[in-house]
Amino acid sequence: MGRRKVTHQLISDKSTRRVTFRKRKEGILKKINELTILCGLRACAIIYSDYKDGPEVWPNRREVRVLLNRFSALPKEKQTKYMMDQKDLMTRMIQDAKKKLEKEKMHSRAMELGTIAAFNDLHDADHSEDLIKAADVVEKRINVIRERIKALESRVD
Amino acid sequence: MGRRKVTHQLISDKSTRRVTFRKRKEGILKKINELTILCGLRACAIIYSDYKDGPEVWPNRREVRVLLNRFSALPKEKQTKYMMDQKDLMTRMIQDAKKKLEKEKMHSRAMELGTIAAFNDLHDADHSEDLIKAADVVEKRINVIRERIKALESRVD
DNA sequence: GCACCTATTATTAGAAG
DNA sequence: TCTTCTAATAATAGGTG
Repeated sequence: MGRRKVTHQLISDKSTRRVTFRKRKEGILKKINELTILCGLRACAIIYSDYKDGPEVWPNRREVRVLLNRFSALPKEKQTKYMMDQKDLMTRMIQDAKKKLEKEKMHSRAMELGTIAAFNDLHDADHSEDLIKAADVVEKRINVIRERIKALESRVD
Repeated sequence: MGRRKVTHQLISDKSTRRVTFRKRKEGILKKINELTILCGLRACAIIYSDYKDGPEVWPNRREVRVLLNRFSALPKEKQTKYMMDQKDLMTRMIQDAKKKLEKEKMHSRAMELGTIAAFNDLHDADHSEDLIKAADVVEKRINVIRERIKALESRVD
């Protein structure tokens, strides 16, 4: 949401990465803060980075301790019951990407172009890493397809 | 960032609040996920709400446990050293609001209108609750001022 | 209550000082 | 490296089915 779209992988340039960290960390904390106010609930966040020699916690140590103690005190089943796993999130993001693709009526045309092979076999990718890679592939595919369709549409025949 | 600006206070309508919770929670988790990927670091989040009978954690129980254990194992000074306190965040947000106001050249005119009295004495508000209220006041003031200026400018004399 | 839509606001990537 | 600016993308409030 800046000057250009950002690909979801480690930012290679060190100083760019540091700047992005500071900006986005602030954005996230602001959003968590808003969530707690708008919805009247409790939340905390812990962020480890190489930029500090200790974790950054939000909103403050007391709140973090209270919520962590409550978490530790819960029976195991409840701790695992409402887990928003990274895998779930990635799966959902991939589904969203697929849906978007379909909505824009690119799916059938893209199929004709033979660019969608990578969509198959996603069910078998069970590890987060694979899903991240898959999501990246999906994003790249979408861009490729967008360009091809644009090219096709510019030909007036 | 939706159809209208949202005021930063508890959403009174229960079902609206629930919907907002779902939407924003998802947005925050997505952003935390991106931060970890873009910047190559570790993070976790714990959210308590009335909508579930246990906390929702991200990205998964194992990661939460690892980070919490690391946190607990740290000496106390390191735990408190890099705290992004809610007070800090609110203070910053208030400063931003002030700056924005100044940038739009509303400050001097607003002063003339006598609407900025609430800006004083913020230094003395030391508790988070007070700061939240103060921020809210700032926002409201800005809106009031906007409207008054608009009204002034529409008068062609 | 959820899934989808889109007008609108909010966040932020990159540039500049 | 931090702040400020702003073009551009991303999140989301309210609406509909």
